Parts: sequence; structure tokens; C-alpha cells
Amino acid sequence: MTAAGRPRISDFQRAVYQALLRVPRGRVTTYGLLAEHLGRGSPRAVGQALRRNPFAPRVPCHRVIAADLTAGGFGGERRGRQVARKRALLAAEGVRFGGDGRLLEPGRVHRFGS
DNA sequence: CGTCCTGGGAACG
DNA sequence: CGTTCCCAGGACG
Repeated sequence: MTAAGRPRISDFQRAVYQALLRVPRGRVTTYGLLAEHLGRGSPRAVGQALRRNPFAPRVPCHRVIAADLTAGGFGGERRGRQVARKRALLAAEGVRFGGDGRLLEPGRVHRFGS
């Protein structure tokens, strides 16, 4: 966070990025879970915030998946090479998806509030 | 499997 | 300043 080039974002987006930073490596979260944790319901708003993520790739947006445990989108694409990259990043962290595109280990989903 | 809703941001008028 | 469109999701029928 250097003083220079500090993007002015809404508190909502900041909350999303901060919450995302709380998700440790090797673990993932969901849009709905994040929204629920923030108290500002709307997985779409979270997805949009991630899509506009000005802190990427500092912010592990790749650790956010869909509620149905699918990879979700990445790089502004719901599907395609960017999503494949997301899967690769997660796989590098020990998180892998099945042939159906679903998370193999649901236990990898991080839980807020503990 | 198809359709509707919520929430928020950016863009347009 | 008010209105409209878009979105990396989710829930419901």
C-alpha cells in the first residue's frame, strides 16, 4: 500500500479485499460466504468487486469460488483460459477440482467467524 | 433445466 | 443529479 497509486475504492470493496486476505493459502471461499460474512449480502456485488480488483494479483481473488464449489470466474471471464489459470493456481495450493469442475475437498472452504 | 432476485458499481443521459 | 445496464452468483420453481 504505497502512498502513491492508492486507488480510491468504496468501503465495500475494501472490506471484500480485506476479508479475502484473511483466507489462508490452500483454502478457498465462496462469493456468497464472503458476502454473508461482510454483512452485505450479494454474491454478485462481491464478484463484481473481485472483477474490478485493483489490488490484483496481490489479493487472492483466485481463492474465491462459487457456492456450488465450482471454480467460478476469473480475469473477468466466467470461463476460458482465465478460469483454467484459476484452477491451476488453486491446484498449486493443494486445491484441486474434479473432472466435473467441482472442488474435490469441500473442507478447503474457509469459514469466517470461526 | 429455466427463470427471477439481490446488491453494488460504472456508464450514460 | 437521475436513470439504466452490466456482473466472476444464488436461490427458487
